[in-house]
Amino acid sequence: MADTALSTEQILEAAEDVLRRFGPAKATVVDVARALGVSHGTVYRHFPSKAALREAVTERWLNRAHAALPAVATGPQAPDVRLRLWLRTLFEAKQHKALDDPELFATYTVLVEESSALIGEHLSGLEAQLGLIIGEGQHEGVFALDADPLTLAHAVFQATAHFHDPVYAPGWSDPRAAEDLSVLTDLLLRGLRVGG
Amino acid sequence: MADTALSTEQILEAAEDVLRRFGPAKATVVDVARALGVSHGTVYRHFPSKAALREAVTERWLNRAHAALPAVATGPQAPDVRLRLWLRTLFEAKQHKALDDPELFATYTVLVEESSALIGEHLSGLEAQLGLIIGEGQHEGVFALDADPLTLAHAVFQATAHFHDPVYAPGWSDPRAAEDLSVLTDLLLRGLRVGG
DNA sequence: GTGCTGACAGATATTGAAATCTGTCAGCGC
DNA sequence: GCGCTGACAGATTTCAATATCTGTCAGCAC
Repeated sequence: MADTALSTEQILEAAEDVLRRFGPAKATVVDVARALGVSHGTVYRHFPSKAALREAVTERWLNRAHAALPAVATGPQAPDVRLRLWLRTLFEAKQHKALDDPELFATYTVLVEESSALIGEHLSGLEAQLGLIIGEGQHEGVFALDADPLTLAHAVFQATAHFHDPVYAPGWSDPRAAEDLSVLTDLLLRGLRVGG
Repeated sequence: MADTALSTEQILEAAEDVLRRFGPAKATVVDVARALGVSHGTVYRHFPSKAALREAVTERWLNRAHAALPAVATGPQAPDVRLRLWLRTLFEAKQHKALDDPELFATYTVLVEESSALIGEHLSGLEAQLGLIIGEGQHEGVFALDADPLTLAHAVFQATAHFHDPVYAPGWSDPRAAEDLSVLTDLLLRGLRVGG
């Protein structure tokens, strides 16, 4: 869709605002149009459906939420240190989002669950970052070579679900969570390293 | 409650039946009483509340569902082999329940989520079994001694959430699930073993 | 022409009245 | 006495009427 007097970006901004204020169950396209001072028909000239609009808002949010991770994945530290840092960064980002504004976090959790295609892509992206770190670790001889990096990345990502899957968000306020992640990371890193 | 003309066991049987037929949302105490040919007041002489009745049904079901595990935990195999077998047995038990009768599985998933106290106890029990295996492994010198068995058991149980937490049941029909568990188990066992 | 409007049909959500359910208990029948 | 019943109050659920929303499109305004 080409840019027009009313930009796509403006609509996304308004939609995010409406979602924040009314929640995922109550937010309507009419609300978004009202917030922009246009008729709801106009919104449909920029997005083919309500679902597409919500998905676009979700994608923007996911990208912003995990903006810091790629830099960690390609950072200067040794791969094992970097892997630990990456997992901790991911956890802390989620934890802060969940604890700072639980209602908004719940809203976005609902949105994310709506678009499973988006989830798939996003998780693949995260696993790819893990795969990058693990691949480098293998190349440098820090990690064992008994499986390919993406398979191991998938296993590590699954294993740490408790610390990034929103399903477990209620547990993230428990002070033991950070320590649990540390213990689990120790275990996984010992499993990845050559010689143990 | 002492046994009476109408036994507690009979009520549990009837309640389970009603839940199976009507689902967790529609099943009522009146339905259970009707199935037994008594008034609903009678059910309340055996259980203090609907919640207590449902919880009792759930507990019975959980115990039956995981009846095979303690035998595996105390089996004759070497601890590392046993740990792998235990995790696979747990996964396959859940997988079969979820795939054989998805509707019934959904019903019990709802019931389990209702009684968080029960979940807690049950998970502790499972982690204790894992702890037993890991503790023996440490004693036999197969597993490293850098953390106490229950802490490691907790980490292993968390790490394998994808293969026992009902939240992930939709993924259990994917043929890759079994292999994913195998890869993850390899990784965890390498992390546990001395010398790698 | 280009972008927006607003009326429309069908789908979805809200509402409030009626029905059902939960939990209690006085009293019946064995 | 002992176990069960069934009527009751308050809470919850159901259902159907009503209102709102989604998505389309012919036409207006610039």
